[in-house]
Parts: sequence; C-alpha cells; structure tokens
Amino acid sequence: MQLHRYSKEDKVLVAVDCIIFGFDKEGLKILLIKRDFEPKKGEWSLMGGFLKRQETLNDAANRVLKKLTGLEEVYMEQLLSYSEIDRDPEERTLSVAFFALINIANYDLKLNKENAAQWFSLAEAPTPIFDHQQMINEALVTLKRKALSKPIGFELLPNKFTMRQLQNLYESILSQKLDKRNFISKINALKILTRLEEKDKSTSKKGAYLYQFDEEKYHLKKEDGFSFRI
Amino acid sequence: MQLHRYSKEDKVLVAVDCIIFGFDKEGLKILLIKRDFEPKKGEWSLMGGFLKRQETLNDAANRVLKKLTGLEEVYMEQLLSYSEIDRDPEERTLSVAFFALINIANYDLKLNKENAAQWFSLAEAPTPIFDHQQMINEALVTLKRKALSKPIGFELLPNKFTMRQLQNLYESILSQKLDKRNFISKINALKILTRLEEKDKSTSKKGAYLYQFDEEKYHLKKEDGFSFRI
DNA sequence: ATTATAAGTGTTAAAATAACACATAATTTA
DNA sequence: TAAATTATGTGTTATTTTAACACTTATAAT
Repeated sequence: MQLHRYSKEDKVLVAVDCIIFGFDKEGLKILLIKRDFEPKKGEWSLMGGFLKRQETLNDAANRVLKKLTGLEEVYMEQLLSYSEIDRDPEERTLSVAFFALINIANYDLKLNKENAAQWFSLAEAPTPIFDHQQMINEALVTLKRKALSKPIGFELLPNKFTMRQLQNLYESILSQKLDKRNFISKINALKILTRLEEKDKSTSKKGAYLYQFDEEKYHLKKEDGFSFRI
Repeated sequence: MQLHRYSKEDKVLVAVDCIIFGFDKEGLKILLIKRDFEPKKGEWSLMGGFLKRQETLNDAANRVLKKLTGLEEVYMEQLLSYSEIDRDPEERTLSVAFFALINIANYDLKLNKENAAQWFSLAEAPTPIFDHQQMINEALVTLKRKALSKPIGFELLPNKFTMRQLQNLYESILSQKLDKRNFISKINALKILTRLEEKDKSTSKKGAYLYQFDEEKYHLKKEDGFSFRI
C-alpha cells in the first residue's frame, strides 16, 4: 500500500501575497517592498512568501508580513487566489492574496532595517511585479465594498481621531468627495463613536473634537453590516 | 546552479471544490456527489478534484465538474481557499472553493451514469465530508450578497420564466417571503426583463406571462451593480 | 352558473437620502 | 484691540426610495 493515496497528484508551490493598505494625513497608501531575490530582484512587489507544509494560509500571511516589515497582529483577510500558469516565470506558483489595513503612524517601518518596504500613495506607486497590480486593483474593489457595508477605520485610524479624518478616509477609499453634514449624520446614526472632551488643534484654530470607536458596538455593526449609501 | 531557485520551498496538493447551486420548482438546491475513493469513500462530498500542474484553478474546476457530472460551460466563480493542516486527514491539501449556478432542468444528470451525483434541498442535504459544510455556508452568504447587489437568475432560471418563478428564486436565496407587488416594481425598475406575449399555464388557470432577460441590459447591470433592498 | 385559484395591478404613508448655508471659536494679522 | 482668517459645527427641507396594503381578473373545474 502506498504511503499516501493521493501520491499520483501534482503538487505546486503556494505563495501568499499581502496587499497592505495604510492611511495617514496624505491619504490612502499601499505598502510595497523591494524584492531581494531572483527573479525580479530589485523590483517592487507585494509582501509575499511561500506557504509551508505545516502552516495555514493565515499563518503564512502573518509570518511573511512580520518577517518583511516587523508588523505583527495585523488584521488580515483572505482574498482570491491567482493561478495563471506562468504568473511567476520562475516556476508554477499559486498565490493567495490577503489584504490588511493598518494605521501608518502606529508602525515604525524603520524596524525594517534595510528600509526595503515603503509606503506609496495609490497614484504614485510603481508598477509591481507579476500580477500584483491586478491583485491590488481587485483588493481596492473589495475595500470599497467593505467601506459601504461595514464600519471601517478602526484598523486604519489612530485610537483617537477627528470626524474630518474619518471623512477623509472614506473619501480616499471611495475616491469621492462627501458632504460634511450628511456624512456626520450617517456616521452618528451608526452609533459606533464616542465623542471625547478633548480636541485636536493640529489643523484648526478652533480645534476639532476627538472621537473613539466604541469597540463593542463597532464589532456588532461589523457582523450585522449595513448599507451605507453615499 | 539549481534548476529552480524556489527548490527549497514546500509544495502542497491543491484541490478545487465546487459548490453547485441549482433551482427548480421545489426551490434552491445543492449538488453533492457520493465519493468513490478513500478516504471517506461512499460519503457525500462537493464536486472536487486536484489541480494539475498545467492548468489554472478555473480550468481545474471546470474539468472536475465536467468529469463528475457531464456539466459543461457552467458559470463558475472563485471563492475562498481552505487551508487547515488536517482538513483532509489523508494528506495536507489546500482547497479552493468555487461556486456555480445552474438551471436544474437544463441538465440531464443521467449522463452521470452511476448517478453518484444528486441534488439536495439545502434543508435535507446530508452532512458532507471534511470542511465542505463550512464551504457551503460561506457560499450561501456570497450568494445572498450577490442577489442583493447584482441581477441574478440568468444562470438559474430557464430561458423563459414567470415573474413568480423569479420571485421564488429570490425568496429561496434570501430565505424570506417578499411582497409580490413591491418585488415586481423593483425588478421592473431594473429594466432587464422583456415580457413576452406567451403565457405559462402550468400553475394557474389564468396563465402567467413569460419573461426573458434582456441579456445586454442584464450584463450591464451586472457590471454596475445596484443596491436591491428587500 | 358558481366556485376556486393564481395572476395582475396602484396608492399612500413612512423612511432615507441629498441638497443646501450660516454661525462659532480661536488664532493671526493689521 | 479690532478685524480678518480658517476650519469646525450644526438643521431644515425637498426629493427619492421603500414598505405596507386589497381588490379585480381570467380561466378551468365543478
């Protein structure tokens, strides 16, 4: 008897590639890394690596991200898999895309000593290798869909933020200007924010109230979902 | 020099599993197959098979479906991948889920001579092997989301169908009764149907008008999407 | 002729959304 | 110290969308 009944089947390399979105005062950004191995060494790429036999895809995505950037405990979500035969010219590799949202200011990328990882605004990002641009484009569609059906921002914004920052985030994601008054009413209707007494004076003389997410209500809304019409 | 620069990396078996939804007068159904190889031989399973080195995931899903059921040129869409280490007790296997929608009446499953494949209503389906039930549950969520944001039915209904059939389809997918008059108004507002002069008399003495999808408008709407509030 | 059955059709109230403009607080400048 | 500047903060109204709701019609069966 054979050791494995599936032994006649083909095995393939499986990779994970992480589309990391960040947000700061300049807008929505994406994290790319300068690839340090062949093929395509020196070109820009998503954070990627190979799946090991003894780990799940999620584990692999987290391991890869930590190794390349020092980022840990990042919220990640699986997207689609990419399987064109020659997508990696070196060898047949199936790649599973992941996406993550993080607050740029919270993470010190200098941990990444060679500084091979870099944030790019979406408009200015270089064209990455293989089919990574396609992955990014599809992740953006997912991100927009999520912004319209779930609360978003908890992972992207600092702990305390102004209403304007939240609106800027939505505007960045949706590539669309929103009416301030209507935006605030809609957000308030969700009842996921707590307004603090504190104000942020960094952008105005008057100062702007700081808000925090009510984590419990936020996560409840996240499960239920809603239809946020812009 | 090594033949492949990636040669130190692990390779794994990759499978595809197809969640096939069908619709007939009894409602929404799912197609399962009696597994004819070990492990779990004789138990119910999704249509599945292994990815070959020289095919894409989509190709594999279509090949598997054709082999097991005779079904060809079925609309399929990729869902998530499942990667728990021991999800298949035999050997580490990554599985990529696909989902498809077909019109039960259009396909003669007797082509599948051993009749190993069988339609089950969702409530009556046996518990399938491995993590297949989880795949089905997640596919159902996807199906509901799609029904609320894209026109649906083209793949599931016969070429000509009554408004009632379309409503039944939506009710099956959403597990929810809908108001006849409101449903018709909303569907008509989409302008994707053509009403024929013909009537279907199979379910009433009066007869019900038959409709067809206007394929062009249907696909335009499918690209744009909409927010169908039920 | 009566009955039974599913089809077909419109109105109205309620809710959600979109459009819209001015007052305020605090700093900076004159 | 008065005036100007700047981003913040706030409500109302018209429009659109959605939800609730009941009777008539065509035909076959009795």
